[in-house]
Amino acid sequence: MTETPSITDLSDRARQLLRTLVESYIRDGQPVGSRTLSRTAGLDLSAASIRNVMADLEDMGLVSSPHTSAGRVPTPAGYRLFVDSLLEIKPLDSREVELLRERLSPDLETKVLVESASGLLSAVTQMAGMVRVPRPERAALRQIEFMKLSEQRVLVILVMNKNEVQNRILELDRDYSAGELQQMANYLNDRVVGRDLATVRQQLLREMKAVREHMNSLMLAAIELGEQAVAAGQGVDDVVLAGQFHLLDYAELTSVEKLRQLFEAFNEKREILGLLDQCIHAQGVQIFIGQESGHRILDDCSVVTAPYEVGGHVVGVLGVIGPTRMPYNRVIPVVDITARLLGAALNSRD
Amino acid sequence: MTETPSITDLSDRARQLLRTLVESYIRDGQPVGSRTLSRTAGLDLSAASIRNVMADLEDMGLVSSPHTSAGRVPTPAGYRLFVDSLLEIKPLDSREVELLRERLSPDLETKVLVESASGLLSAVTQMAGMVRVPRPERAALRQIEFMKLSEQRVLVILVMNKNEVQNRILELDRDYSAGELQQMANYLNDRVVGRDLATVRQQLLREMKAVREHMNSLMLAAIELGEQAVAAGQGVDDVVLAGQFHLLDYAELTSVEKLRQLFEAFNEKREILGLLDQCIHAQGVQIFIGQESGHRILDDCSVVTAPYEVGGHVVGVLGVIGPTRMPYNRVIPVVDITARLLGAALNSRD
DNA sequence: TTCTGGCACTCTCTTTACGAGAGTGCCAAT
DNA sequence: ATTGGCACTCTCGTAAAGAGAGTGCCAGAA
Repeated sequence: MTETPSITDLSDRARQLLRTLVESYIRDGQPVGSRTLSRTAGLDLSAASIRNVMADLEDMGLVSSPHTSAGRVPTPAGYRLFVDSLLEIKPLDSREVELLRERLSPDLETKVLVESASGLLSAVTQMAGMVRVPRPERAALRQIEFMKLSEQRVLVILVMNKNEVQNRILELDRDYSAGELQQMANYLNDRVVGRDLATVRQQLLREMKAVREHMNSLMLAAIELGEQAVAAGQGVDDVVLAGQFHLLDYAELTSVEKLRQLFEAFNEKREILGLLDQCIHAQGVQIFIGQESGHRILDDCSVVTAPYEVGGHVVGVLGVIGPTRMPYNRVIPVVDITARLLGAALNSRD
Repeated sequence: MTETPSITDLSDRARQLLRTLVESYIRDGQPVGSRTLSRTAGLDLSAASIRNVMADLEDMGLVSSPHTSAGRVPTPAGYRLFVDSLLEIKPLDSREVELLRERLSPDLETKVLVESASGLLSAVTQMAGMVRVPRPERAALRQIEFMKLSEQRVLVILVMNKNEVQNRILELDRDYSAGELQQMANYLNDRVVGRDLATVRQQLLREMKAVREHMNSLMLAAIELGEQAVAAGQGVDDVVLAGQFHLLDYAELTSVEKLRQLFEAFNEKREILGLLDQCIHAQGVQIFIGQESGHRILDDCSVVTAPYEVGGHVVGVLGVIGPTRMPYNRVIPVVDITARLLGAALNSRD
């Protein structure tokens, strides 16, 4: 009963059988017996020989029987080994890639783009899709404007790129005239445009401290205002989900209580957000099988995620949630490509 | 077997029994037998007498037996009669009302307000809440500004009321300078501010036709631009749902296929939108029992809705979806109050 | 006339039993 | 090392039987 068996612990035969078993179970959802394996594994072995190997695999904790006389089912460790070492990823049909690319056009607004991505993940995989919305800090600021709403209330308009506008309302401590606001905007536009929000904020904070005495009061106010503008509204901590209902289709998730908790988690989004955030620093596709995600609610689920990048920086994560018994060889490339396409779409606009 | 029995067709005794039966069934979800009714209805009748009455009610199509030897269950017609004539609505605890009022503060943005309302409906009733977002046409326009994004691309900023800002991006046929845009905004602000979007649009269309020759070209352009600005983005055809997962708790919705369809409908939102739109012209709380909504998906559900008003005009609808066997006496006042409070919150801001 | 107790009947639900089917583990033979 | 054979175990579907709940109807009481 090795704790974490490695692929090198397995004979070729055992590998082949494990692979066939997992594939078969993923396809049919039925425990796989020695007889079936003897027919389908392409090894020309009798059922009896296969039973010997299966006993070994069971000792290693890679498969288990639901009961004495059912076939074998992969354990989480079995899935893990399968995914890490045995899985043959089937590249996506180029028609499918094209379809995804079409639906993730750079012309779309960020919000629409993110919703598209989530919907596509769900539709293509028939499971639940999720997209962590991109961190706006990375988007380059193109223009900043102030608009007076009433005494001491100012609307800030941040134009981030071709299709992206953010509004924030600030309550000020004193009244500024429209002209003053215009001057302040001009001043800020001169020095912050083209940088991302995080950088802008740092720069403004620096300037505020460093050269406080050299400036006239309006310029100082401008910097303070600008700082407030980019500081506020960081709360875009959100995740866009789609197609949760697909999970109703999977028999292993039939326990009403489990399902309820799962849907409740989708609704709260907090748990999902935590899950995605913990993937944001990983590179490439990441896979959590069963409990690996550390979230009890997802015990019978697997999660496949991939971060997406804009300008070489990771700005978000996307992925799917489905039953542990999911077609990894298809889901993985879908998640991978979707992350690339979403990144590309967000990137290729001014 | 009268087709649509009226309350006048029933003896006092029958009414009392029907009421008790429906209440009992709503509470326990179990078919109600004559013995139980004899004990609980407070009529001091033997089970046998009650059986006679039940036979009559069954003939009238108000109750039915799942099988020969179960108790009786209300039919949709039975629920209808109950809701229309027998239901005693329990006014909400003033503490509860206060809680709702707190969470629906006029200070909140429209979006937050609507999400709160939906969440509250769901949380308080333990069913699915829904809110048709308010028609923006009714909100008074306070200010309109144009901002040049690039050649021939202009950002329109519509300030609707204290906490409400809308952005729209327009693609123009020719280039305008920032100065021109400012002039146009000034011109429009002078003549449209304080009216709602629908009125503004009509007014602009009228002016455009009527006085085309009397204006200089910039003013004409301003009107055209304004018209485009208020015309675009009508697509706020949306509904905010919450707490769908609560429906997993109801045994009568256990059929996975039904449930799946229901969740799919929630996801698509189209069906729900249609349902809400058909209630928008009704006054006060409206109740659809089972198939009455005309949407097959909701066969085993009831829907309770109420429109909400701003400035004396209905601007949206909200409600809940739950099993037909729902506690109407509680749900109805909750929906009613929530509609009033949401309307009040939207109304009482400048 | 209205109500009630009694009784036969019906239907569901649970338990039990049992055989078919599928799969295992082990062993002896190849 | 591999295989066929065999006894064993477990699930699943079906059938049978009994308990429980409730009905419908009738004859007698109020």
